[in-house]
Amino acid sequence: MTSARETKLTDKQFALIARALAEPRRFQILEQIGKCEASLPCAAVLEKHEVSAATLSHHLKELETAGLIEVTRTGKCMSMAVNRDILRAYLGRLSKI
Amino acid sequence: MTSARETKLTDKQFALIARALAEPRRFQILEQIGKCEASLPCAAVLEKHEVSAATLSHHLKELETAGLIEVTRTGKCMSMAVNRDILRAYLGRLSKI
DNA sequence: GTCTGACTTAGACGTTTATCTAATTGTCAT
DNA sequence: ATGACAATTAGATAAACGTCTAAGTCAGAC
Repeated sequence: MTSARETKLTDKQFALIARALAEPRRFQILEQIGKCEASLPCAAVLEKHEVSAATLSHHLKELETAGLIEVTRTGKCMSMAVNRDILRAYLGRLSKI
Repeated sequence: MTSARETKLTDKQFALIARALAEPRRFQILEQIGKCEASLPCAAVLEKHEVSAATLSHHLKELETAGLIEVTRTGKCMSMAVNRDILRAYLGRLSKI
């Protein structure tokens, strides 16, 4: 939708996002996904980070559960893109402090 | 200073802030401190959160280490205020994703 | 079908974290 | 100094977390 209306986060969602961002490696992964305009394939992330596929899978799931990325699967491969609505909502809540 | 110039965060500082915000109770404490225009005394925080003084002390130190709050001590008591420069810097970095 | 390649799940291991109680430090008032 | 109060530190404990290896699933190519 990318609606103009600001997405509203529950406390639970907010906590999930905060936790997801709190792990440096996970944050780097998110940054990398964000740098790619289109969707980024998983293998490209693996190349950049010295981490096992299992660990990467774990981090991606955390990011997805938090709503920070959206995952699309085409055949064997997956691609990710940052969900900027959610990120904006997180920033919005933080900036109210 | 509350300079107009945006405060720059190192990766380490950024990680500290992210971690500090990731704990729901700690975030609530920060919100409470932020709501008070002036500085908030410690006892006022204790009243609002069902947590031991030791735990509160621990959380406040985390927030202070992250730079999110500034602590002033007058006699027995301490007061805290949100450091909005740091918060702004954190938001700034996040919004670049 | 069988193989290969991309991801996931399960289980284990060590580290970090939030929390507590108890003891300590430090400051003010008497 | 003695007592009362505010906050910190120390030490313990249980839960959560990041990471790995090994095994599993599942889609496409042959």
